[in-house]
Amino acid sequence: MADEFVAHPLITITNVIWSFSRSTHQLQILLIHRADEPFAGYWALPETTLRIRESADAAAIRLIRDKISVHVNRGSTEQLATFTDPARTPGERALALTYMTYLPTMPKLRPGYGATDARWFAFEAVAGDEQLQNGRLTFHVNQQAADLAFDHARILSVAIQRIRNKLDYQPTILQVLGPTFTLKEAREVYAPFLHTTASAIDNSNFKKTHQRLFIEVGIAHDRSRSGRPPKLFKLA
Amino acid sequence: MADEFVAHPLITITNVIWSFSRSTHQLQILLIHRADEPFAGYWALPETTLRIRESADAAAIRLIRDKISVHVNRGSTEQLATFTDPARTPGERALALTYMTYLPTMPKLRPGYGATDARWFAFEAVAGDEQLQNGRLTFHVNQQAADLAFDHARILSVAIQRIRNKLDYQPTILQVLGPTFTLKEAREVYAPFLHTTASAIDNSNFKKTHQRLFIEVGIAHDRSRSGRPPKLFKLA
DNA sequence: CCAAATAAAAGTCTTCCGTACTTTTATGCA
DNA sequence: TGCATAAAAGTACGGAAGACTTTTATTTGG
Repeated sequence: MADEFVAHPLITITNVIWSFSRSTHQLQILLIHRADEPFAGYWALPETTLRIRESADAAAIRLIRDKISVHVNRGSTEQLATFTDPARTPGERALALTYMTYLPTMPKLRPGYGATDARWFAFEAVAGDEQLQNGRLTFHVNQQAADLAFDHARILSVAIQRIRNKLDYQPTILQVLGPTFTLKEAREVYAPFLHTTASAIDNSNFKKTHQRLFIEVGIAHDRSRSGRPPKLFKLA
Repeated sequence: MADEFVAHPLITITNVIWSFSRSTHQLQILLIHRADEPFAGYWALPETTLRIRESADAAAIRLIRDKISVHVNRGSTEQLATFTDPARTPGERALALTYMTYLPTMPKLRPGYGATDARWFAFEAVAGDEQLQNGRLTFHVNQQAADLAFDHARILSVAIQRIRNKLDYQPTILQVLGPTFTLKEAREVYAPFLHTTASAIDNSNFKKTHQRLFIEVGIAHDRSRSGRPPKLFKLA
């Protein structure tokens, strides 16, 4: 095979970064408003470029450190899939090695290199995932419908499916809740993937079906709300 | 970021190719005996190199066409994972984009370019998967213990886990049985992943728990063995 | 200080599913 | 014809999932 036919493409690391707002009780996704071509002015998943002598996992972690100044450990990042369509980028060919990251906090964002804006979007607001199925997602920014850059709507769709599939045996998405969480909070994370609301999921049954995945670690004392204080759990 | 730090690695397409022997009733894996360095003389998963203007999926299919002269459709090939450790190859850096392919027949093999031998190995003989867990697999060729090239033991381990996870909701591995199959044959495919034998899986219960995945298409008439003729199923 | 409101845990009951086991059916072969 | 074989079909039990009810622990307000 002649060497000139061999691809040596650019390797893009694309990270679907999840978080959770304890004020709005909603799952969040991080999107970047692109400054540069291609897709300047579009919202996109945060990306970086793989460096020599760097594993893709390390690059995904570096991406988070550079863009939002948060250091995450390896357990919070997992590989999603690799997208290789030669037509997925307009200019130089680039493979997208995609990852998912679960942040236990929701840090303030400052747009980094190559971005005019960086924002947390409520997952439920972004994703009517019937739209995501066909790879095109229109979501709303300031009442304006918008598309995602590149094939990022498709990537997001794969991400959502992956999380949904793992909900019943490896709910890594719950890492967005930090080291401990209540069952209510867990249901708030589960709900959008099940096309329902947290209050529509029976707490008692939820505990019975999922407690093998959790370890009880105490009771939440600090809350100034009425009602019986909830128990705290961590991931098993 | 200075351009000289950006990786433009070689893209290796590695394919875990599964098949099924209707004479020995055993699941099979295709391995290549490498002719060239690195890892000359080692057994390895079949590989090729991604070409320009070619998707990785297409490359995985081309690999099968070139190495064993079998044309497979897209549905029989699925992405597994991407391996990016800079130390996974001794010379030039290469990312491994791995795929799985399920062949409905078990074609005769002729070693192709870069191979001194190509063989089907019975999966049960190859994989004591406790060994696979740690990424090192020693299997036996003519009573000789052998290692796999590169990180291929690790790749095989991930492949096995993936198949096992999907056994109860998307048993794509059953494609090795061709368009139609009996429940006995399905159990023969399932058995090694469940650390048991086909006869130890109760046929009646297997049908009840898995029939939502199958569609009944008729009865096998042509067999010259005693006993009630089995029904034929296809994947739903 | 006590009752109402609230929120979550804990418990109940029914249905359904997985599993071990048994029976029936359909074939080949002596 | 009947015996062996192999698979389908059926039975019965235990336990999990889900709808619903009761209890417990807290805040709020009179």
